[in-house]
Amino acid sequence: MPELPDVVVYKRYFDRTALHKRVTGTRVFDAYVIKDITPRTLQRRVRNHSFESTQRRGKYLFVGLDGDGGWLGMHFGMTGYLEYFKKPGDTPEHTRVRFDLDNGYALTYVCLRKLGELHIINDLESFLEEHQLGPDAWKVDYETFAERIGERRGRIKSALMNQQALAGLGNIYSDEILFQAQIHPESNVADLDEAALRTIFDEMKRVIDIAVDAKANPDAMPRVFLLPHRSEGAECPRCGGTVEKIRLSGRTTYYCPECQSK
DNA sequence: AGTACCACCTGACGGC
DNA sequence: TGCCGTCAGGTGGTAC
Repeated sequence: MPELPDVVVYKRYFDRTALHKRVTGTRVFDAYVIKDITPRTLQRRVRNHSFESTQRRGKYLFVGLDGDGGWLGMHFGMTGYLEYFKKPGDTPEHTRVRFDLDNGYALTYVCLRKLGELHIINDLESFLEEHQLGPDAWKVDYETFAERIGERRGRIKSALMNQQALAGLGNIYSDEILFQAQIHPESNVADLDEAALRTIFDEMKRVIDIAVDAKANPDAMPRVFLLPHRSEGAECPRCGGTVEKIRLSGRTTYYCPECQSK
């Protein structure tokens, strides 16, 4: 699930649970998700540090460690999330890393498919540079958006999903934004006029606002959203027509051929 | 530069 | 019941 709105929800969850707690120890259940470091290094870098601050960029959550501790970077892949619970208690299934905290609670990084990653980051700026992460889709202003997206070649959905161009949008929210903007996902960016680009920008902001308010839960979203109707042959919530499924740059794409023109 | 395709990983689901 | 192919909202590398 983790696209931008989900990570906003995770950040808020983190902020009201583990933030300002001190880590007394870490336990790595599966080192696959920590990639560049060993469990030992993770322990050394995090233990006795407090989680001092958080910030988000696109689908990444960064947790500042106190002192000169640097950052703990979290990416959630397709199936990652956080869970905070009082110990002793059952560590959730598919927990990959657990942070034990000085208040008797623990924060776990859970990730079924292990496509997410945890990083220890010394310099956040260099990390962002390395990954060439674009500006955050929720915070970006129109001028920057028009520059980053409007001047690309290729198709609009691919552009929106490109994390270097703009950080935070994934498969389903790109579909949702284009559905709300009534623009065909295969449209060439070059063929979109200023008004269309502006509409996409406005809908992007509106969709993210609404998704965040709904805590990224599809069942809590407005009935006119495409999100709960992501299946072939489903009824379009706007015109009652039929939702179609196509493949676009390797991802399953849903749209309404009636509502969304090229 | 953009795109298609593959890989990574695990589990759920439908068809036989 | 069991096996198998397919699919899933992530990214990154390859070859064209």
